[in-house]
Amino acid sequence: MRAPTVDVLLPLGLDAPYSYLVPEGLDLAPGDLVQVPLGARGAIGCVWPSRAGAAAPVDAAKLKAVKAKLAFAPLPPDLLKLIDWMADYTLAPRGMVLRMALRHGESPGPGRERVGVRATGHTPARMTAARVRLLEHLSDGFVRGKTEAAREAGVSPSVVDGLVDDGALETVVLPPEPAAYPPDPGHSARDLSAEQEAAAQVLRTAVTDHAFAVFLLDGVTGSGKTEVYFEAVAEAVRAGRQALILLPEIALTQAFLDRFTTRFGVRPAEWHSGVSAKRRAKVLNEVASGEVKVVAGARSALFLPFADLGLMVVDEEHDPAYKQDDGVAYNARDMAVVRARFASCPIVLASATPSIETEVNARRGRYHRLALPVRFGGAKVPGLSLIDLRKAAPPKGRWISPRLEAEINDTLADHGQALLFLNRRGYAPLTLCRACGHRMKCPSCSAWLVEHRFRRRLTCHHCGYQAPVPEACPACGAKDSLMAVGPGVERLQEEVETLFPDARSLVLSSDLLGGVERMRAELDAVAKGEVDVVVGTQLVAKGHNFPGLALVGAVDADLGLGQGDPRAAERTFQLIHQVAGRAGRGAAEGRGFIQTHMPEHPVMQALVTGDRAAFYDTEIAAREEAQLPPFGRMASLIVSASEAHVAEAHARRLAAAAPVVEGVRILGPAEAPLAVLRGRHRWRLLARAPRPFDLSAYLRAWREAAPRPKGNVKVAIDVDPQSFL
DNA sequence: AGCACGCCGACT
DNA sequence: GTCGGCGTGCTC
Repeated sequence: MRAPTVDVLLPLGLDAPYSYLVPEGLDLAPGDLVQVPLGARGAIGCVWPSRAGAAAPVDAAKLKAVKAKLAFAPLPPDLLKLIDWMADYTLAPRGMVLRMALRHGESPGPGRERVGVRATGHTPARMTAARVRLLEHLSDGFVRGKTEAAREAGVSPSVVDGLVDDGALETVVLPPEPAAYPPDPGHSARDLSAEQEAAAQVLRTAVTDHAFAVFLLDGVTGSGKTEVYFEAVAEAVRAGRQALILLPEIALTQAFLDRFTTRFGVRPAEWHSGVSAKRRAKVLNEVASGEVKVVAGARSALFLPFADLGLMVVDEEHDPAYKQDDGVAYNARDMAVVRARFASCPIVLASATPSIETEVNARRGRYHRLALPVRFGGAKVPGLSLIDLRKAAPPKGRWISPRLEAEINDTLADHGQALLFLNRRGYAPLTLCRACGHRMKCPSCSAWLVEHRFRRRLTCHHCGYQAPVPEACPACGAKDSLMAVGPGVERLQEEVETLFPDARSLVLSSDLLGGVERMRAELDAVAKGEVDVVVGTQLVAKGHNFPGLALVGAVDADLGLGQGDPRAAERTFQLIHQVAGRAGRGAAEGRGFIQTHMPEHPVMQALVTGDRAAFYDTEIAAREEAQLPPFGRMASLIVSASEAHVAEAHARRLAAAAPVVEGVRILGPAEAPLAVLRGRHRWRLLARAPRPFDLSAYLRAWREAAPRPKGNVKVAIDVDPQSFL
């Protein structure tokens, strides 16, 4: 008889699991995490379901035995299925997908135990003022944490230790502090409008049914989407199940946590890059045990080992932050839908401006639409007007048109706040030499260096390269000849200070000095009305509540449009709509102004008329006409190498090796939009296929038939890329 | 992903 | 002469 073996998937660039011998008496099931020997060292792996007809068994002499089963919670079956599915779909090695699910917890074991103290009733031999205070504080006989007791009594922790040694206090092992306290579904059910209640009821029923279903929760900013999906979360908690709320990272703000706390009495467990490794380990453990009921997290929370997932929510489902481009290329929104299917639970996609893909799914009836037509609580949708920059341009070197300037003045006179939106970080996107025309460029990317005047540096937004602003032109040596071209938020603020000298202004962008702390403080100051004019990048579009905001100005709404990328129109619509929605959330009536050179553009027309349906109609028709996603399928292949001709040559050989299949078109190769990135030259191929087509299988066959990348050539495959260009 | 093995340039 | 660069291949 052959010795029993298991398949173990390792979190490495391997597509297939390895086989290991199972030691006598060790009981292993799929999902279990195990320590296994690997080469000279060991590795942690996950016991994988064995698939019929898998690869030929390895040479028995090679087999090593599993070292140990780890005490960590096993990965649940729906997560194993998700990993397999994602690897097949994205063509990423299975092990690298597993890696995303294992990377989080540094040491998912139990943390340090907490020690508490309690009065024993014994009087210590020696008394001091501090000891009296501490004993007084503990005289009720209750247990308190050691540090907590010292802090509350106003004594140092050594006083506690002294009294323990004297026998006046005894130590007690406290139960570990939970990663999150259980949310109370009945804490404060808010009054819902009739529409909200109707939508909430549909979702509650779906949660109770515990079956896979996709909902598009569709409503303008302020229509109360969050309150509606909170009701579904409450229902999941009532049923004893877990809920996952995915948010674009930046939207996981205080404002969201406050709303959650208002509704459920406690904060949700948070999961994002800002959470410490230790805390993440704790959350992970308790998510696996089922103790943590609700997680609010960024896209990586998708891989948490939920014990009993009863509901998923993807808030702002259209947000491009859900797309991961490096490593395994995937869209967390789409993968969330897949996981919901495997977990047999409903999933809610929420947005005021759904992605075209989601909108099409809703129109076809594959997703169930729940529409919330009006703003909740009577707040007004801001009236939007276009400012035609061709007719009334700002003076040279300025970006605020006379009309917008006048409107801001009116707003300030009424003691209202104004927000100017410009999706460009830094001072100026381009620096050039007046004498010779030399443009300051990144040494390792095909991109201009952006001046950041606060830091007095030129930086590359693609690779992070930084250099001080030179005194003289590096090309011709002319002194003081460098000139800033174009606006960034820092430069716009300078203009605000010139135009409105009495207004208090503030720049909000992701590279604000001082990190998250400072950002929180600044947002708070804005909310309290301590700032008159906010100048911000897209960061201001997300989830913040500025009750005093009366005017929103989109300074350059055309950014990104007109370069032929069909996704740009959608993105512009979503961004401007979202930014405009910041105004008028409080008592004040909101107004929005959009500066544009193309007021007749369908995006601009859709924004001012508020005719969202018409915009989607045109966009969807255009996509269908061109057979672009979601009407056709698409993948991009980026060939990169440190030498341009090497990348190009391989891209050409790759194109030549593409299997000929009816309906599949290969476009390119052509230089990728960012032709050089971090010193690597990039060429791109696009594969387009009709809608019902197994594009992943095609790409696998292609990769099989293609020449092996030699040297430092890399081929990165992206199924469903963000860019259609 | 690590890590070892292996074959070509500049140094104690 | 050797130290060490990173290209290539392997890990059950």
